Amino acid sequence: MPAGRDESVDTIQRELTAFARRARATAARLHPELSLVSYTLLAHIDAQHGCRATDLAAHYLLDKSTVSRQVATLEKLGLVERRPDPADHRVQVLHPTEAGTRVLSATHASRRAAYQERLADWSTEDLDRFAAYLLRYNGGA
Amino acid sequence: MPAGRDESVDTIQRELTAFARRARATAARLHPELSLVSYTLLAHIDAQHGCRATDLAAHYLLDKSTVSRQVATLEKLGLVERRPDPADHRVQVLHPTEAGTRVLSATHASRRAAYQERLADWSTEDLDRFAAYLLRYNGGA
DNA sequence: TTCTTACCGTTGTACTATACAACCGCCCTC
DNA sequence: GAGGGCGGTTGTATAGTACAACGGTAAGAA
Repeated sequence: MPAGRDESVDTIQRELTAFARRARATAARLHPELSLVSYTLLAHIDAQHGCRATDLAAHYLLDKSTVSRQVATLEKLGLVERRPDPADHRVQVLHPTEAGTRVLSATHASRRAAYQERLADWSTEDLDRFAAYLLRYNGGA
Repeated sequence: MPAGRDESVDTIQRELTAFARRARATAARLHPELSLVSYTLLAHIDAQHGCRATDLAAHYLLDKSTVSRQVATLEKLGLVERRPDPADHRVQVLHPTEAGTRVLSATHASRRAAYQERLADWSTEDLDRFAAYLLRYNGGA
């Protein structure tokens, strides 16, 4: 039963939004030790093998002051460290500490387990296509 | 190029999370007059043709106190009204006011336009499948 | 070279969203 | 009619965020 184009777009809009509204609470339940915000920032720093605060702000559409404070918190928790950029003294390159890497991988594991379970009865083909659609939607491809 | 099962699950997890982290800012840019929070609550009230605060809390995994304050704000803005439930005097049934309906449809229109544009080059079949996957993921079907 | 403009990050301030706990009042069952 | 459960509000505390003003560095123009 294929739906009309407009109907599909509305569904996409509605379901993505509903997901977004629940994400914070879901994350809090999944891994109380690392908030959704901290998790995403730390994960991005890790995935990029070091990045600048400005990059985080651009990626997540956040104000630089917000990122500055978040990074300060992560540093206070001992999860990231700042390294001066010898090529540009304005810049601090952020890297996960050893503890940061550890916490991140634990968090990632619990998230992954939750997603695995939730998607347990999906076929491999459906998972593959769903992932591709999300990538396409987010403009990552 | 089909990806492995684990890889797909990781992609889904990552992309959904990235979307969620940007949703607030996107909404603020799209319709500054109605925050993402107010929009989702009002939309749910409207879609259900009236609902209780408890239903909103359950749907969005929010504390009832949070919903209580949000509803109070919406009421102060003249966007929702509370109607006593004759069958149960504990309950207040929430309904959009005429102004609420107006604001909601304006907001919905700008969101819809943004999504339409973003999804403009998707085939109807892809939209239909993506919508179906999201519904399935969110457990709505 | 100096001047100007742009960029990176921090800090002051304010506001919104949220949770948890304690409470009030109504409902229902025994 | 007493006790436990549910719907909702209020007190309190905290996190996340934005905007604006600032200090310091970089890079190109005059």
